[in-house]
Amino acid sequence: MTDILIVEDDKELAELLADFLRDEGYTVLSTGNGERAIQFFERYGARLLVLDINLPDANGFAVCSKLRENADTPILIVSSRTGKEDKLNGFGLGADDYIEKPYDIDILIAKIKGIFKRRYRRDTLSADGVMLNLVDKTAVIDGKPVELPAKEFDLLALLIENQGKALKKEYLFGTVWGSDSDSEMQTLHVHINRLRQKLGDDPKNAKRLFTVWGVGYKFV
Amino acid sequence: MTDILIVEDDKELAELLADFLRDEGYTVLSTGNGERAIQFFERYGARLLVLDINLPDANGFAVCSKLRENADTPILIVSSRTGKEDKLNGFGLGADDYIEKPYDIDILIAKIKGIFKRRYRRDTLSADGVMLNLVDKTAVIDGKPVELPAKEFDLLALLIENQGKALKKEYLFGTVWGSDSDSEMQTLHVHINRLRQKLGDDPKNAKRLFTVWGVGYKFV
DNA sequence: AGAAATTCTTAACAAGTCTTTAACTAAGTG
DNA sequence: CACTTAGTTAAAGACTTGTTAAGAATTTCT
Repeated sequence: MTDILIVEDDKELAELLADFLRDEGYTVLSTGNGERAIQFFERYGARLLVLDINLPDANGFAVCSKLRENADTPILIVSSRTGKEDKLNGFGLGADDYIEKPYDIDILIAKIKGIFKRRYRRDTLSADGVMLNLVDKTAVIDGKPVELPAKEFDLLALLIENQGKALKKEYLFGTVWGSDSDSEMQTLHVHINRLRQKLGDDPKNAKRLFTVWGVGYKFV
Repeated sequence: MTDILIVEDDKELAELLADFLRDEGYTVLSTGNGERAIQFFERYGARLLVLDINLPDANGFAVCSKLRENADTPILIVSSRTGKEDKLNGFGLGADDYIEKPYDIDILIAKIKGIFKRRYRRDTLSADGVMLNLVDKTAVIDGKPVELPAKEFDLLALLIENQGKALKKEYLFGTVWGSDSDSEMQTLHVHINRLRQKLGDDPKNAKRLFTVWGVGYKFV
């Protein structure tokens, strides 16, 4: 499914916005035609719409209303019509926001990112066969669900979050345990050891959780 | 739980907005103090926040950030600081909107109504054989009507509302009971225990109400 | 208002899980 | 080869969660 569908008359503006959004990693499609937008949406769907009100072939409000019949996809109305009535109309039809033209593209992108984050939350970290769901605190390793105790989960999450980067033992311990007493480095070793067992990883011949001698550990 | 919590320095403005919102049928509380807002929220919860940035005792951004730690309650930032940096900061912290002062109260209310409609339009919660009617507070479990006392009902409703998400014990207790004293965690355990009996769930082999060790509970 | 029933809280204990300690072994470094 | 750093294992013990029961508190009913 496409992430974002831009329905915008002004081709230049549409492409500019599309480029910015693609830079953020979204898949984007755009059309300047209301009828086609509805057709496209009904056939392929989209996760969010940026909808201009002044379209050549149709009124944006009608498009908004039509889309809302079946889906509660977030809709951001973008318009040069800045009257209060128009705004109230937009919100009444279920638009998530009504943005006046001209708009600041950074702010529009921040809003879109926020909506995606709240709505399609992907609070999950994954790397090389390991997948951590930070929301329900479950882990899947090589396709199998694995029980990870809190400290082990946090430790692995921290390593995967910074994957490829060697993390100092002091940093790991400080972040996960909230302290940095030297004597307690044993504890870290023990936890690393248990993680490796669950990852099926061998320190001499590591596949994922590497020892960085004199520094700490890294996950690749 | 209160519908809307207004965190606003300007008492007159806060009361005006509160009155309008009450006319729409919402329950509203307001405070001009950031610290108290956090306390209140953690204790009693709220379904939506209207948050001013310029507070006498704290920075609104900090309040926003703090609130976002545990809950994804919608937050509307309202501010006379109209700089782009401030806006981006606000969205970055997870605000749902950033509204410039002075604002049109009708539009603000339209936005709030939209959020409530999209977010809390349900008057019934259901999941995996469990159905809660939030209006008349009745429950049906696996096709059979079950009597649930108030606290048990609220607790289950909160869990199902966030189904799939591991909720911290403190959050559960704070939201349902309105306090977070540590000693009272027993109470939560007892209620969970009773819920499980009614759900026919066994903690060692849970089907629906899971223990998330070191965190709390989750409903799947 | 008083009695009865229900619900909530507290406490005490049991059971379970995770964390840490410690003692030992192995491996890298100069 | 001494020295430091890392890995392994097992067991103690700290902490978290589960269970039960009894007494408060609240609500409902008469």
